[in-house]
Amino acid sequence: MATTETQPSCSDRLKVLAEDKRLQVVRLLLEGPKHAGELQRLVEVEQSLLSHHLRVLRDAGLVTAERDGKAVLYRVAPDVSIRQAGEAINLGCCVLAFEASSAKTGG
Amino acid sequence: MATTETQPSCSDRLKVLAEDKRLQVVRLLLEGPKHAGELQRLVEVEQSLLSHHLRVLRDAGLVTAERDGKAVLYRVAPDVSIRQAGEAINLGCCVLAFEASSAKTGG
DNA sequence: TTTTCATATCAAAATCGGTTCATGTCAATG
DNA sequence: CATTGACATGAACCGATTTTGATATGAAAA
Repeated sequence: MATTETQPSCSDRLKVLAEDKRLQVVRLLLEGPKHAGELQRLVEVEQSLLSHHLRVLRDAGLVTAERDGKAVLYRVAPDVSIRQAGEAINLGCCVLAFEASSAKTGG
Repeated sequence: MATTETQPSCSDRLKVLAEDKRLQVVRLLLEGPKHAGELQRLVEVEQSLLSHHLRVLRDAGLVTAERDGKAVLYRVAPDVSIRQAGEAINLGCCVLAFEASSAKTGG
């Protein structure tokens, strides 16, 4: 990961969401902004691990973080959230659409 | 990977396409059925490696294989290909839609 | 300004996934 | 039936990701 990075391919972008916890986080954030702690409770994951995943999501430009007192508020990045039938995520190279259902811990 | 496998999660399904060669293959097959050899030329990849990737795609139910003489013809599985604006892939848990563009070696 | 809460970062360990190379299978051909 | 062509399979290798545990940072509270 050097300073001068080549633009990520479509498969690279998909990799970011091709991870259980990260996908859950993004789908939860599609419902609305949430604090890291809230995400931690909703997705059942260790604090440190969640933080790592959030970093990956931030680096990918999928979510943004904002200080809120001693907490941090996360939200889906502006251009990523799409209004379609149900939820949809715009990866730039492609769009993935979910049916209007829960973002629950996917089995 | 035992005989009694739990159903793959949405992130598991996304993992299958979150790989450059595999995504290329599927997008090429969306254009129409192709022999393994043809895929091998189009996607630039070693024979063995392509075969491994094709196996992953088959196991995921994304493509089907059919003997054609000494060759093997691959096609996108029936319910996976979706007619939307542009190409679209139905993963069951979600749909990913591409704009009507090339399936070329994605950069 | 020390302490505590909420989160991020770092380094090491564990796990996973793609790649390679050697070999096996199946169909057509001689 | 030995040979060749087209693919598939298996094992080992290796790098990348995930996970963990310890520690650092930044903001509020005491």
